[in-house]
Amino acid sequence: MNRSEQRMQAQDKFEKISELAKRRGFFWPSCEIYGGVSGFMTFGPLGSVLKRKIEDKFRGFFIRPFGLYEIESSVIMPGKVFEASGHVNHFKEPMIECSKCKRRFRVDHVLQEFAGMSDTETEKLSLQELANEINKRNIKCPECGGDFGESKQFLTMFTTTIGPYSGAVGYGRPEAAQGIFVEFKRLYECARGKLPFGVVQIGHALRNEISPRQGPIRLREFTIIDIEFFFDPEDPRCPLLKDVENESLRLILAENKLKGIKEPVEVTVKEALNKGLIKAEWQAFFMALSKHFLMKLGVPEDKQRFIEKLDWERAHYSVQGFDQEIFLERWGWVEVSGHNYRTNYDLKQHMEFSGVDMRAFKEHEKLVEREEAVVSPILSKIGPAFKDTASEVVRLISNANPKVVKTRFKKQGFYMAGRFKVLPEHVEIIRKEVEERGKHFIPHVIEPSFGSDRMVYIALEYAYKMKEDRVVLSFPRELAPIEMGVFPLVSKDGLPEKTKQVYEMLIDEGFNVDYDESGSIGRRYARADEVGTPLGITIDYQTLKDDTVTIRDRDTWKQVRSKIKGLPRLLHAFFRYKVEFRDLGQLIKS
RNA sequence: GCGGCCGUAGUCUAGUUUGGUUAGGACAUCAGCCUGCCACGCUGACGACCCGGGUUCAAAUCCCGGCGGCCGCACCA
Repeated sequence: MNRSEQRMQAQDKFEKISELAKRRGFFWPSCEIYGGVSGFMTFGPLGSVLKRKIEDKFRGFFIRPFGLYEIESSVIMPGKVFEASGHVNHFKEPMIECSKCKRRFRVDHVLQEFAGMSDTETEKLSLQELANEINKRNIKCPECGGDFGESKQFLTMFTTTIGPYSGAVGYGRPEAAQGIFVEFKRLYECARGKLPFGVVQIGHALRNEISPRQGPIRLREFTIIDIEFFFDPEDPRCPLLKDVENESLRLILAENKLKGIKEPVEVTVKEALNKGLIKAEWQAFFMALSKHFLMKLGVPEDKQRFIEKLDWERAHYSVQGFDQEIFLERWGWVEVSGHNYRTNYDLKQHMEFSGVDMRAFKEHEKLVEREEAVVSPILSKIGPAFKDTASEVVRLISNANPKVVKTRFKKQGFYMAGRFKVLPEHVEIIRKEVEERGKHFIPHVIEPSFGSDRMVYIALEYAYKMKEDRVVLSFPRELAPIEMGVFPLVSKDGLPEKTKQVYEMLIDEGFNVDYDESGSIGRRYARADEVGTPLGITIDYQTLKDDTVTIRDRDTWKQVRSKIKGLPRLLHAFFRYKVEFRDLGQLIKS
């Protein structure tokens, strides 16, 4: 497309928003003075406030009402963490390049497609083995028929070394989740040993994407919001479900996706669970909450859907996954959150790799008493028989299964404890009363995970309106970076001085206020509309007489007149949705 | 990563084909005047050829490389 053709095409919403975002300071590509670097964004003065307000709204929506814990762990973590989590193995792509046309392919995908190998088969093979398979089967480039060159591993985690001299590998976390799992032991203590509980992290994550595009939608460094919700798999019920059970969800199920059905089915949360469409109650609960949250950001229900991940699309840790998708004008359906049932995968892995027991404990309702057979070593016999290895023998015997020991004695007259031959005279098998107060288990995890930067873009796109040829960002009022503008009607006759008094008072009340006396009053309103400032407070000649001001509504451009004295109380109520615009004063007839 | 197109003030753009004066305009911003409620007007100011190399007397313009953007392919666990 050449330039004039590009010009012919009307700007789409993404371009309009990008332009506005740059011009008014919401966000822009980072490091522009050095030519920019793809996949990194800087949030400007307005954008960082908007983002923080969205995240604070998230806190008020997901964290506070349910007593979830918010923590902040490090972005860089030792290699071990991601070996255990499976990311080192899964977060990379084996690539192979055609030596003729230079196109690149995923080696495993090529083998799956042209050698009929399955996902699980290719997963087991090393890079070298994958390359060997390509050679052995004489697979050529599917595009041009050329020969494949060498294959290379592309790790999509950012790698570094920790400390100046050590070779210790560290990775930038590709998700905040692992920072929660590795701290589970302490968090479980914070929860005073009770399940269920959830932990949230809002922080940066790094993914070295091959080719990020789409502005703030796909970044190499981004803000992720991960909730890890821990529960007892034997008690998977969600007591809060009744609050959301009649919410409807638009689901695109995996089975329908396979059949090529693109229309979502609309079911209530209750139906989805009863029909087994969603496996875990907590997952359904968080999905309903997420839908609601996005509505609060300005996205109507019919612009949202949940799409179930197919087996091979799911991450290595997930047994069921839904992506919450939002319709965006430029790209169609875009993922804003992922909802995965991670089971006990992560805790189990970290237990295995660290050797630390991270199981939860639950007491039985009643004390369980039962008799149990135990193998008890007779020390006076073992000592003389095994001398200096006796203590090792004792350890081995104590851990032995009494049933096995018994049958071995019966069948062969001895029992091999490791390399030691234990005779019946060395031990006695006794019955012992044991009291079982409870049991240990690894909790299961439901993970809702949100892209914070995407939510900023989504909020902008859904707020973007045109009114009489000018741009109005109709943010939900509590998201607006600037809450109100205060303007002197004209910049003379003492009006600016009076306006500054009102400004100081509102700042002191904790509002985000913008003072503007440049240009005409109409221009100031327009400037304010363009960044979504919900209210415009204008000081005019009448103010000097009776201490009243006009308040203008961003969306309707209607005005009311109100006493300065009562403003703080009214405005606080307004931003907490306790009163509406018309309640702020006497309507001015225009 | 590959291929195609592209890169000029804060933003949008003219100029690039055919190298040549002080790189032009609009909007925005700032200052002053004006201004009694929706981007008013007047005057002025600030402000740009993505980076590096090459060709040439001379490069925004031509060539090479890099970086960045858009589209398509691939990728987005």
